[in-house]
Amino acid sequence: MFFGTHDNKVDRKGRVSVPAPFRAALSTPETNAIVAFPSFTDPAIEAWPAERMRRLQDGLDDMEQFSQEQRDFASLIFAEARLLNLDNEGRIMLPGELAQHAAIAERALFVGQGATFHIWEPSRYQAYRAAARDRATQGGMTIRLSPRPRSE
Amino acid sequence: MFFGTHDNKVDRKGRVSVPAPFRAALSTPETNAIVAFPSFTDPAIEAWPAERMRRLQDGLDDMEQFSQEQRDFASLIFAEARLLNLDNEGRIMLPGELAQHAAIAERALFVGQGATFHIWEPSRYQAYRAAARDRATQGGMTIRLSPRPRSE
DNA sequence: GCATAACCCATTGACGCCCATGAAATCCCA
DNA sequence: TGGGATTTCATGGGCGTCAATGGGTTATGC
Repeated sequence: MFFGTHDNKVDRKGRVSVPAPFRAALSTPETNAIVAFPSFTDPAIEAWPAERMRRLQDGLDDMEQFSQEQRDFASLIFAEARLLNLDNEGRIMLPGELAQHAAIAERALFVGQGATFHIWEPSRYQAYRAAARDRATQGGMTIRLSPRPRSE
Repeated sequence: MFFGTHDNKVDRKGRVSVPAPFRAALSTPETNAIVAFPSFTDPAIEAWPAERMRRLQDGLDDMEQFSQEQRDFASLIFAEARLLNLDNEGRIMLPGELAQHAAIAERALFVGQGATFHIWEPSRYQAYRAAARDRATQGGMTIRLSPRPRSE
């Protein structure tokens, strides 16, 4: 799982280290890549393990092929997505469109989201975090756990 | 899987490079070809791995034989489809009818759709993309992941 | 024999691979 | 428990390889 935040530097070649704990959380050590796409809701980059993306594609396969809904999904997610390979040092290159969407230049903030993570420009994330905190204290935020597995 | 978009040049002989990541995603490295047919919903070219085309054919077999729908599908897809061979450099030639249908002349935009990809004239794709994005924000688009594998 | 398309080779620019460095965290042992 | 030794990380940068493109030349088909 992806926990916590990590503020890493973008070098002059456009590379950033994926935090070591995040690398460990990427399912298979063989699949040295993540899938990244612009967030629909925020100026941030969504990052998914490739395996999770495959589940999304299976969901698409179950829809009616050539339907408007199916095509819109494919266009908005897969067309915008990029496969980012990690180099031997565990770094990725941020493609221009993604970096622009998130306004990332000097630094990149990796924000754990449990099963996925986000990449933000640090100061923008501070603003987002403050707003989220306000909403939570105002609204009395709650959540349900999913049913526990039968065997521990 | 086919991810992202790649804007490649059509040379004066009518050849275009299939993006390297797409070539890698074509199931077997031996089958150096893709199946292409005009989209019946958009001014674009549908490109399918040959193996997946077989599944579409099976889907056609499951429809009512001789029904209008079944015959239309067969005519619109299989009759229009072309097998495009890749040359040693990974390029294809776009047949005249397909290029015309998509209004492709100078540049070809390869658009990943997960299990397949599309080929667009770049500026036309921009318009389509904007429209799809509107529909998504209007409609509050959501999708479900397919059930997770048993382990985890 | 002509036109088309397949094959081959060349160029260049970006990206991936490799090695190096320093700082920080961890380990280990007295 | 303290402090030195070792490992892990984040970061920098050089260099080779591969991908995209261009163009010439040979096979193929009508």
